[in-house]
Amino acid sequence: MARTVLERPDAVRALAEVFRRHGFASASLSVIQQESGIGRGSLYHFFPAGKADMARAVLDEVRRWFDEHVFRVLAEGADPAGAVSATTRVVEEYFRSRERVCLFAAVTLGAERGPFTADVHRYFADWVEALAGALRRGGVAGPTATEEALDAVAAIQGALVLGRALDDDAVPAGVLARTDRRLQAVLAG
Amino acid sequence: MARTVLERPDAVRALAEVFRRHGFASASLSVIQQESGIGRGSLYHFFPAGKADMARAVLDEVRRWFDEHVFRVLAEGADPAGAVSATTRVVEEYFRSRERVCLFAAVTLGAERGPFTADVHRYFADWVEALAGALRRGGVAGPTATEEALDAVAAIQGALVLGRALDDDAVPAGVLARTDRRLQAVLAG
DNA sequence: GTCTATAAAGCGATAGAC
DNA sequence: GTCTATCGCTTTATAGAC
Repeated sequence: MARTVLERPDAVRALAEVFRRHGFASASLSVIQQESGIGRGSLYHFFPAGKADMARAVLDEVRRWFDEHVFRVLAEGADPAGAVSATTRVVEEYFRSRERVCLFAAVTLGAERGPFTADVHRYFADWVEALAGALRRGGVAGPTATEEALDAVAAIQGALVLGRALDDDAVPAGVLARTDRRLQAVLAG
Repeated sequence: MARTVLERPDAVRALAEVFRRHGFASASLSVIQQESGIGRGSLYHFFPAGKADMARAVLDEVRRWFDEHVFRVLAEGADPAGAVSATTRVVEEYFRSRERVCLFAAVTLGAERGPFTADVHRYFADWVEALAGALRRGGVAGPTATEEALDAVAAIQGALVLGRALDDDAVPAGVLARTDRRLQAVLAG
């Protein structure tokens, strides 16, 4: 049997899936090895510091994705209303195809909090600020923009919780659609 | 030194605190023993099936609290608008004094999902239905009531995520205050 | 009902061959 | 770069004295 030679990005993607299914603490190395199909040797070759290293790599990857597909779009779009709609849609798609789990939210619970506190803070603060910025550029007053952005990001995160709890993709889809509608209404003044 | 003789409810309360701080998977028996101040012998005396038993007891206790202070109030209040405001306020207080952690939401992540799927589903479904019912009794149309209830519960859960991530109690307080305001507006027609 | 000691299993991490 | 065997430690759970 031809043995597979791996690239690190492939490993990170596989690890992300495992962590989303099991959470960080419950994903033991045996579980990671089995479900990712990556042997122990390769795992420690790519992530010399072990499990913490893997978690860090996965969170970095998620962060990069949001930078590119959400935060930057919100910050740069010439059309704020369009950017808000587009990012809401793409975020819904993202989480639907990823077990409805936000790993940055997951890491606010349990023992892994410590090492990642700053990253988690930055992720959510940047998200809220990017969205608030788009609203302001769309003519929304500063304080209102911040409140609406906080409410929208909270709605998205809460939608994921409800989607998992009720095991129903329609719930997050609905909450996100209404969140977009609400933001559009705010933008329309 | 006089040794302390424990009642089971005290143990459950102490365990809840530990689980909120560490999450279920990361709360090892040594951690539980140390932080709860309850010895291994007592722990296994009260919870013969071990850690799973402890988690179950804690979730049952949370469930009972919400039944009494939230679901029943929403279902019985002669004044729906007042019941909605009162429960929103009491929920904010509840989570503020409990590390901003909803253990039912925590259990939608990681390996503990399995044994509690049905309980988690029931908890959130009952919450949404109790709130939707109050809205309907306040004159809100059925489909709108359900949507608004879903959005409100999602907002609350998301607010907890943001509160932990940003380490700022003002965020959940603000989100919940605006959630109540919005529900009152819906009720006012 | 509480304590301590300990068993059995699983953990993360490492070594060394290939 | 990947594999397997293994180390040392921690885990959950139990036993038995008090």
